[in-house]
Amino acid sequence: MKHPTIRDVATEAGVSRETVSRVINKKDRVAPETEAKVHAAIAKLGYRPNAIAQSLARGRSKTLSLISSNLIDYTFARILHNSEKIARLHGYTLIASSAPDEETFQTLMDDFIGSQRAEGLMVINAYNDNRFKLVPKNVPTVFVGGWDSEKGPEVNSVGPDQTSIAEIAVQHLVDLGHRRIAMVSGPLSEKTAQDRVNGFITAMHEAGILFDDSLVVECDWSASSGYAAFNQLWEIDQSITAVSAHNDRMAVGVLRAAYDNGITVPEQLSVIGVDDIPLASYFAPSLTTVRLPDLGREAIELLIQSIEDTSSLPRHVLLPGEPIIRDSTGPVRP
Amino acid sequence: MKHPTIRDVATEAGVSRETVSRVINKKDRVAPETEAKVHAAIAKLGYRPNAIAQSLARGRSKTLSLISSNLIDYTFARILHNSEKIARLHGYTLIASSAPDEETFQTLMDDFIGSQRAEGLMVINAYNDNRFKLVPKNVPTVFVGGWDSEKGPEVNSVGPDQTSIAEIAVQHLVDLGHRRIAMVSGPLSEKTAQDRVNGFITAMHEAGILFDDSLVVECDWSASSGYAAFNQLWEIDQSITAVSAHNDRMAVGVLRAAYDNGITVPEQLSVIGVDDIPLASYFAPSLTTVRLPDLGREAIELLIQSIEDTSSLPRHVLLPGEPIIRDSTGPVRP
DNA sequence: GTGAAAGCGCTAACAA
DNA sequence: TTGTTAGCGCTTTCAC
Repeated sequence: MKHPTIRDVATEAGVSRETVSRVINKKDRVAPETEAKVHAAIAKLGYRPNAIAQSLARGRSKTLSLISSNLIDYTFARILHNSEKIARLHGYTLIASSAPDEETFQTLMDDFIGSQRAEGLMVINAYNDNRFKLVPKNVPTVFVGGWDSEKGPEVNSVGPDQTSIAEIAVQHLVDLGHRRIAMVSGPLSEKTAQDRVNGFITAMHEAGILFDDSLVVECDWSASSGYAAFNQLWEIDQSITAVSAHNDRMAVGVLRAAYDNGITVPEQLSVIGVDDIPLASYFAPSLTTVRLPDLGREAIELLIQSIEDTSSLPRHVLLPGEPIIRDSTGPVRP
Repeated sequence: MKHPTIRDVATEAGVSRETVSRVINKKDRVAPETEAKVHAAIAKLGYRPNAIAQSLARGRSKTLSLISSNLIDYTFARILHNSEKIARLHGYTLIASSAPDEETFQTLMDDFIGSQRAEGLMVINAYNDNRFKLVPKNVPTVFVGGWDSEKGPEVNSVGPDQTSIAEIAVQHLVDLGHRRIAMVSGPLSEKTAQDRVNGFITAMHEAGILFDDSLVVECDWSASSGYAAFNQLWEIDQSITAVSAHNDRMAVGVLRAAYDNGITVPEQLSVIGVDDIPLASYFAPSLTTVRLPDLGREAIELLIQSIEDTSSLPRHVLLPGEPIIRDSTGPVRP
């Protein structure tokens, strides 16, 4: 036969199937002999419980759904990788899907949450569009990568502490003597980009630096947009001595644009990024950056907690960044 | 009530639940009025079928399991991203997990295949260790990234055509006049690395180049290993004019090592990689490489086919690479 | 300590 | 066209 069922095991062992169930689930006490017989039967038949039947009978799928705009970008892939590992440790299965837009997001949510296949939801960058609005109230959820206290539903969230990141970057540049610092930001329609820009503005104010609006260029997180941004900046104002790019991809674009303009880094220009992408140390020059924390572990644990302890209140966790000093930043020239 | 069931809908609509089932599954014909009533009831109650109950009743989970050593590396993440999208298009759910070693792999397989949660299995780089041996005979499977006709079970496979990749790279270098070409390979214990090395040796032979064993350095795919490899090569033999690294990460390491040795690329040394990783064009100089094909789509389609058409025979698909010429390769100096 | 009975929510013959 | 009757494989009271 294809797959032996619990009945087959029961017959083989000469007990009832409930006893087999007990042995499998190790809950109630079973007589040692009986247990041995059952184990023998299980081994003989190569029996494995049918997970779907278990889920149905228990009313628990022990499954979580992760939805991200894509699963390729390093930051997202890292969250997925870590979450999946931790979820498994807790006996949960994580299903990851990509939803580039709100419509796909809605469909996926219906498919996983509406159909009760998943007990909880992890949404990455829910505030980049308006997908946070689509999440039903009573579903255990964690938002990863940002949370908007004014607009969002009251659910768990974990994200990088943008203030800490900004302070680290600004402090590093200021320590090197920089004052004219340009900012290359992500799309300001995205919460993450806004938060990061605000963090930087605040950090600059606190460092006593007069902040110049015209030194912020809005990009789209891509290297090519960073490249274009620097060219644009340089045309307007050649007094800048440092560029703070709000992710590493754009920073790399800036690096290349500087090179193409005959500007040496870090002698004439310092460049700092955010993320610490793989190979960051292999660009020329190697990229100084603010490494982002691992958000996956914390996120999955919050989510599981809010599933298993329904009385637990939503929490908002901000994890700090970490400075990674390499060769793309240096003291400002006299 | 929390989640309305098909019974609730039936009661609300004043029909039997089987009729509701028919409406949902659009199989049998249902009287238009009845259908309208049922739809009204569904809308009113906000009913969504319970996917787990459906799976159990149908005996089909419509779920696939993907197992990779990790989910972060670009090549793996790309396969996952594309597979997931295509799987969804076909009405399947893809569950991705990471298994760094054979033991974890075994556990995961038990968990998904043994428990009948997944109907098929996609294994990435099954030949890097011996996990291909652990896959049971009768499970629909596709191996992605390499297949060993001598050792492996007879299942579907899709991988890059290493011969094509090698030919593209070698041809490009030969066209530029290179003859002393070094190879920086992955661990030769891995099938992928072996295949790639063999492909290169063959391609060189065919191009009439005398191949020198001492010019192959075995690395571990990492940038730092590529860096070390070039230093080692250069110490032994300064007559080489080109390095063919068997992935981009190592190529980037070579680039950096060349720079640190005061060797200019491409004037004194040409470097070519394999993969076309993101930002490949932002290294200094931008990296010439052989772009790998998208393996995900083909893999998932083979897998689904072998599930739905049990009479279909295993197929082995090799997808060609594509040359991406950038600035790290140039004509050999006279 | 063990078994009987009921049911998780849905689908799938077979009748009507 | 619709309803009836059985399950899918497992868990879970509740008696014994």
